[in-house]
Amino acid sequence: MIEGPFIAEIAALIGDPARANILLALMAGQALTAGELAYSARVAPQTASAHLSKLVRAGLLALEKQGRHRYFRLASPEVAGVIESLMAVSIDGAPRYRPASRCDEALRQARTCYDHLAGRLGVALADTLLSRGHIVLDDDGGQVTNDGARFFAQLGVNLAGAASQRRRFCRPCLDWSERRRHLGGAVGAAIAARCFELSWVERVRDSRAVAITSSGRRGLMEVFDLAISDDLGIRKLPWREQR
Amino acid sequence: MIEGPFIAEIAALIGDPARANILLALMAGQALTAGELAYSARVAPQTASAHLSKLVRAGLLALEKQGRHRYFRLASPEVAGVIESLMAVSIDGAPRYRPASRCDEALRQARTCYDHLAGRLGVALADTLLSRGHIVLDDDGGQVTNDGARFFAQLGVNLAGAASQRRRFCRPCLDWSERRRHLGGAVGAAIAARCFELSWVERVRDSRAVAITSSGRRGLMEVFDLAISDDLGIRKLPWREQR
DNA sequence: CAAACATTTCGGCCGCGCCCGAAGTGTTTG
DNA sequence: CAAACACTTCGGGCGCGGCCGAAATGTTTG
Repeated sequence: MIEGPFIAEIAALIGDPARANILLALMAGQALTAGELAYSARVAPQTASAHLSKLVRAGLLALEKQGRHRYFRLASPEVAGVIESLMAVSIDGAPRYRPASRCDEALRQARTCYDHLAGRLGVALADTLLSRGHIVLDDDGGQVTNDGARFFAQLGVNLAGAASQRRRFCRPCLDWSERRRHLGGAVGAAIAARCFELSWVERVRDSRAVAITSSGRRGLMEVFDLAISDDLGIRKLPWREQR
Repeated sequence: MIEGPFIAEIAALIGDPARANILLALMAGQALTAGELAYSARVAPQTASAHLSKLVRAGLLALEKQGRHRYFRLASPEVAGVIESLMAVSIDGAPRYRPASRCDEALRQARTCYDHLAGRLGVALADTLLSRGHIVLDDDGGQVTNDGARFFAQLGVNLAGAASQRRRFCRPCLDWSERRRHLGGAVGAAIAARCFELSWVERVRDSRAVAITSSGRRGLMEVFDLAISDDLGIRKLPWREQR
């Protein structure tokens, strides 16, 4: 058995709680400094430093030095894929006690999943796009329809840029909190990027959660028919005139 | 950070060499007994027993008792997906010394990847299907063409059964040894099943490798234009008459 | 150049968890 | 019913690896 030790090595790296927290923090898609990651992982800076050097050496993280800071990010989408698949099995695999917290609730509402939007917001966006026929999703992946391409162009989503990447273009991604699909892949990333650009959503410090701004509420209402209510629910409005 | 400990728990389970070997052995898709798994993992039966009970409790393995034997298999395709994504990063992530062995060579030639064929054989099959236009693969997944459906029907591959499963129908799967794509998903599994049914390939004991039988050589030659040579190479013959 | 800050290196403590020998439970065979 | 077999449970040895205090390295600021 030649491969066992190899995957065990990688899995063991992810298998430490502190390192798992570091990797999850980086699932937000941004590069973070060693100090920030130490804080996320709730360990002392020296401890985080040791973890980080292991993760870099193993090729899970990429390192960029900038002055007296050292920025870390996930080394590749493949690494994000491992974390994602681990989340999938750790959810349905073991139903267990988990106290609901405010932070938890914020993550459930809207968060980034590596580089695209997830949570109730991500699922609602995908639902709208599906029901309007802008995208089609099957078990194997998905496609943007011609209608959808026009819609995205009008919204300012850079589909051409997304298409030129080597990564998967359009991909359904299972949402651990909603247990429903949202939109991942290069298209999902492009949509998320455009939402940040428009300031519809903003990152929340020290978290993968994102906050929906007031202009975001307006925009999501107008463009996606989504009503974001104060009790953190998101629901789709009845079908209106095609715009 | 709520999810860290959960994924860490799963990853730590996979992160032990003995358990990783057990999981990889089960990637062959068959259920195996505790004893066989102890042998695969190169640990004493008591040790394997402890590992197995942990893996079952965590929901990674499913257990079926049968007389004085206890059969274990991967609990779900999601679990296989984790292992697969780990293989992907442990390959390109860390180029390292690995002595080439005979067993290694057999795996590179032809093996099962959970429930479909991989290795040079898997890649060659996918190549032929692609070049003939029986399937199309893009980054997001793939489709069986009408032509392909007819071809599979004639070969006796149970496409209807494959389509009715909830799992992904057609999926490109990165081959760690060839570093090229082969065919996974329900279609890949159906093809592999048919190859076993026809006795074109046979499982090799205590390994994920599969052996190509002499009737397999004839069949693969006639149906897929593949020439399997003694030095373990597989190459596609020049295009011939469509049959 | 000194002080503040970010990060790493060193050293030692401590505990978790892997491992196997021995013994126990349950099942099939003669 | 005893013997062989598959597997598990128990108990103790032992090493790896995470953790943090202290100190070193490197970088920016005044």
